[in-house]
Parts: sequence; C-alpha cells; structure tokens
Amino acid sequence: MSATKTFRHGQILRLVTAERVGNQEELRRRLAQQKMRVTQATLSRDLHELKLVKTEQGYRTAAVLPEEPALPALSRALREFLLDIRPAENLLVLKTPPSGAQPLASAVDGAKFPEIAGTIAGDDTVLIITPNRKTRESLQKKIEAQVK
Amino acid sequence: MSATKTFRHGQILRLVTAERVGNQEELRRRLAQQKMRVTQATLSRDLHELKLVKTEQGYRTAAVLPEEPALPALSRALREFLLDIRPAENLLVLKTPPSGAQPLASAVDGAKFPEIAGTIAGDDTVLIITPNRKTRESLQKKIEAQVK
DNA sequence: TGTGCTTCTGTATAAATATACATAGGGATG
DNA sequence: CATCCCTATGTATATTTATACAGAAGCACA
Repeated sequence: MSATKTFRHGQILRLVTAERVGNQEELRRRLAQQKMRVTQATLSRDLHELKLVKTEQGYRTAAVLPEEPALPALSRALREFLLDIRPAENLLVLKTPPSGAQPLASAVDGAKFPEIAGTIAGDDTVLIITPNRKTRESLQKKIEAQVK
Repeated sequence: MSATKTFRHGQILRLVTAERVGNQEELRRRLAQQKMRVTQATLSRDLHELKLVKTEQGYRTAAVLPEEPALPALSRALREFLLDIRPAENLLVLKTPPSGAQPLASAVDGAKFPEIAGTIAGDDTVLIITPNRKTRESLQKKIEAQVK
C-alpha cells in the first residue's frame, strides 16, 4: 500500500464519519479541497477496500454488517403473513393469505426452533410438526409472542 | 400499501436472506421465477423502502447500521499515522509520516478530549496544547491506551 | 542497469441504480 | 356517478458506480 493511498483512506474515513457524503463525486470534491485529487474510479476502489457501503445517510462501514441480516425475518414474516394459528395436538397450522405459506415457512425454518420436527408449506397453509403436544404448546407461545 | 407490494417486500427479504443477490436485475429474475414480475425501477424503490443496501455479499439490511460508523476514527488514525509521542510539560507532540498530521489532528479534535485546549497540525507534527502538565499526562495516557 | 513483477491510478466506458414523468387503479366524498 | 387524491408502477433516461485496459512508478534481483 502506497503511503498516499493509505493516507487517502484515512481521509475518506474521516470525511464520511464527519459528514454525510452522498456519492463518490461529492467525496471527490471534498478530497480535492484538501489537495487530494483522484478520480471517481479510484474512489470506487477505495470505498470497496474500506468496506464502506452507500446508505441513506451517506457511506457507512459494512464491517459491522452481520453475515446474515440481523433482521427479524420471522417476526416480520409473521406480521406480514400470519392470519391465524390453529393448534392440533402436536401440530401447529399457520394460515396465511394466498402464496404466503412459502415465505412464512422459510422464515420459521430459519428461526430454528428446537421444538420443530419439520414444516410443510402449501399455498396458504403452513403445517408445523412438533414431537408432542407439550412442545407444540411451547412453540405456539413463542410464535404468539412474536406477533404482538 | 397494496397487498401485492407488501407481499413482494416479504419475498425480497426472504430471497436476500436466503441467497446472495448481486444486483437488482438478478433480484428481478428471481422474483419472476415466482410469478412476481416487476421492473428494476420498482425494485430500486423496494430496496430503498426496505432499507437494504448493497454490500459485497449481496443486499443487507441497513437497519442495524449505526448512525455513526462504529469505527473508532481516532484509534484508526493513531494506528495509521502515529510514529511517536513526545511530551513536554503541558504540550504533547505527535509525530507522523509526511502529511499525516492533518488527518491525525482532525481525528484528535473529533474525539473531543476535555483535556485539550487546542491543536495545531503541521505536515508531520501535531501539537496538542493542554492547560498544564497534569492534564497533559492524563491525555497522554488515554492516547497511549488507544494505540495498544 | 535491464527485466520482470506488482501496485496504483487515470481514461473511457459498461453496468447498475435512481428518478422524472405519465398512467392506472382504488378509495373517499360531494 | 364524477371528481379528487394518493399509491403503485412502468418507461425512458439521468445519475452513479464499477471495471477493462493501459501506463507509470516502485521494487527485487540477476
């Protein structure tokens, strides 16, 4: 790494920390004010090397981004799709709008509840199978907690 | 929010969670496989609404991104630029490689140490002025702690 | 010193993303 | 029902970002 490049990286981090930089051209101009003249192409490479990503509020480090999105996939899916919960002994049936079962089941799977033996998704119905009534009750409570 | 849009949003989240989606055109094709045909323009809007940002490994939620980058600007600057610390009564002199003083001073300023009365940056030297020897010592300890 | 790597960067342009504008459909309301 | 407003979306295009390619500079080493 050349000294100037390292230096520029430091400047870039400082700039984006200090203020909202909306795009690479803007960044280029700010750097130019400090006698650092490089092209947009170089900045594109720099940002990539620094793992900065463009967000609503300017460039932010992606280093803190989890490998898998930390988003409440299940919670969101439940809110989005869940119409009804129907318990039946060791089974739990989730009703969704048409075509909602697939994504909801996917989210449920992703949550990796220990109670779940398996899931089957139709078009508007997800069938969750647990070992017994007890585990089904436990699971049901957890799911219900997510929706409210 | 129309039902189909809400549904699509759920699908998008599911998709980007499940696999690496490199760009909007790719996302468009994946959705099309599931009978959801929309244009790239719509997806651009969707991604924005979902606060998903493009990263090295596909789209990720930016919801978890801190307002301010979590990176320790000062710490990084010190590692990057600091060559030597030279105390002198109520003054602290930081030596850097050529051109390193400006950004380092900037980072020091940004940290807003209460001990600091003022800073002056040359080309490879940052002069930090504190009220007295005591405060200089306190500041020095803090800075030294950052580098190791 | 000459030769071959490697890194860095600019130029030109391709690729990706955002958006101005127009249209369509769905309420609400008179 | 007609009108107004608001949301959603496509089309066309502007804007932004990434990259293929080439040249320059530094470095190792015969």
